[in-house]
Amino acid sequence: MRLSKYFLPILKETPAEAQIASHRLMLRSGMVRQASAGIYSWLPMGFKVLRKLENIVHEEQQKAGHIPLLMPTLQSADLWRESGRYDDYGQEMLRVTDRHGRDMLYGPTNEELITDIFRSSVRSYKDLPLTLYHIQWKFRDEIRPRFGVMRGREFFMKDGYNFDLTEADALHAYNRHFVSYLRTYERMGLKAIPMKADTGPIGGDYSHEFLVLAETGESEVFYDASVTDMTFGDRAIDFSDHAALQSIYDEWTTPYARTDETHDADLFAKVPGTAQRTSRGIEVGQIFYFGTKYSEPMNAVVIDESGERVPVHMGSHGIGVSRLVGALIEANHDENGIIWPEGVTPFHAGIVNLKQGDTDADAACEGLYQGLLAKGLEPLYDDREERAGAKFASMDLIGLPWRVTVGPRGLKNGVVELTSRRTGESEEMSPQAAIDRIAQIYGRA
RNA sequence: CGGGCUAUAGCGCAGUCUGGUAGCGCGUUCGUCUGGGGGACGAAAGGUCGUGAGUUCGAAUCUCGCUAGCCCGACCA
Repeated sequence: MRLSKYFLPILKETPAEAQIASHRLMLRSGMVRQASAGIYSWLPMGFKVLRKLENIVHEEQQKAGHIPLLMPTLQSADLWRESGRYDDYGQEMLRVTDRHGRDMLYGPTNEELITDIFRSSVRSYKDLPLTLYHIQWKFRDEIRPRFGVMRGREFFMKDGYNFDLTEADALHAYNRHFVSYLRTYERMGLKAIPMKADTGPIGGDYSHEFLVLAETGESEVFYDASVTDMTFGDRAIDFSDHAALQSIYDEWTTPYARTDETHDADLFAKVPGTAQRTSRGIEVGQIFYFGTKYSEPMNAVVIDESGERVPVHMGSHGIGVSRLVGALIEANHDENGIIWPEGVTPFHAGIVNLKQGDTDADAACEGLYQGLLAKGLEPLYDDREERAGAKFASMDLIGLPWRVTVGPRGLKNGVVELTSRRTGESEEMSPQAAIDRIAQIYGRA
C-alpha cells in the first residue's frame, strides 16, 4: 500500500477523551473512531489488525477440531425466557421490539441460540463430541464503557460451545480450548497467563481466565514468576489425545497464578518469596465448563448407548477479539507509538522515502516496494511529500516492526537502512538484502 | 446507578466570572525556499459557539430545561 493512496487519518495531538495508552494510540494512529459511547468504527488500519487476529483465532480453533458457524446478532427473547436468563440478565442486555411488537435482543452471548441449534439437530451420542464456535459482534450495555475498545459496549468476540456425552469428554474439550488458547495468544506475540477464575454460582474448579500483564489492567493478579518464562513454542499437538492435553494443562496450571477473585493468600505464601509477583492484568479470554446448566432447562439431550435420554455436558469458551487489539497495544508500545508484534502487524514493513521526487530515491523505493510484494508481503510505502521527521514520526506511531529508510545519502553507497521498531537498531545493507532479510523474518524467504 | 466534570473550526485549547465585530496553536489548501527525526516565510479556506426556551436594545457569555461525552466508584469479554 502506498500511504498517499491509503486512508490513515493520523492525529498529531491526542483527543481529550482518551486516557490510556492503547486508546490514545488507536485514535492517534487512525485505527478507530468513536461513533458513540463504547461503540467504534474500525478505520482501515484498525480493521486490518482486527481481521488478522480473527484469522489467527479461526486457524487455531480449527486446528483443535472446532467447527465455525455464524449466528446472528439479533435474537428472539423467547429462547432467553426458556433458559430463564431474559429476566436475570438485567439492563446490560439491549432489548428492542420489532414492528410486530415481538421482543428481540442484541445478543450479549450465545448459549441459548447454540443450544437451540444443537437440540434441533442432534439426537444421538454418536454425533458427539461436537464443538461449534463463531466470531461475531456482541453488545452489552455497560453502565460505563471506557478504555476505548478494551471495554466497549459493542465488541467482537469468539465464543465456542462444546457438547459432550460425559463430564470426562467435556473436560477434554476444556483442555482443547486451554491448549488452543495458549497457541493463539503466543502466535499474536502476547504473553497471556491462564489463571484460575471465579466460577460463580455454578461452582467447581473448571474456569480459567487468560490475562495479559499490563499496568492498565482491570484485575489485580498474583502469580509465580516462573509462569512468565513458560512458552508453548512449536510443539506438535494431537488434539484428540486426552492424556497429552491433560499433561499440558497440568504443566501450565501448576505454578500459582490467580486473579484477585480467586486469590488464596495461604497458597501464594508457599511460592518462593523471590518468585512472588503482584501485577495487573487484562482479561483476553475465558474458558468454562458448566455441565448441564443449559442443556437441562432447554432440553438438549441425546440418546446414550443404553437408550437413555441424557442431557449433554457443555462448556463455553471466549476470546475477546476486539479487546485484544487494545491489549496488544497496552503490552507493546513506547512513548513514540505502537510496536506491533510480527504476527499481527497491519503491514509487514514500512518504506520511508526521505526525499520524495529524487530520481534515485524514488526508484529505490519502488524497487523495494515491488520486491516485498513479490515475496507475498504487504509493505506500507510512505510516498507522501513530507519531510523526513514527519515520516519517521508517523512510522513510529503506527508501529510497523520493520522500517526501510531510503535516502540519497545512503544510495550513493548503494545502501538502505533496515531498522527494528522494537530495538531501534539499524543496519545498512543493499536494497535486495533488505528485501531478503524481511522475507526471512516473516518466513517468506 | 452514586459522585465529579466537559461541550467554541478536523484535533488541542483560550474567550464565559464582568453581555457589545468569535480568537490562538496544530492540521488543511496555494506559493517560495528547504530536505536524514513533526522546518521557515507569505497567502487562504474553514464556526448553527451541543440543543431548546427565556432575560436583554444586544447572549459563546446570564437563567431554566434537554442531549451527548469524559473521569472516579460499584459491575463486566
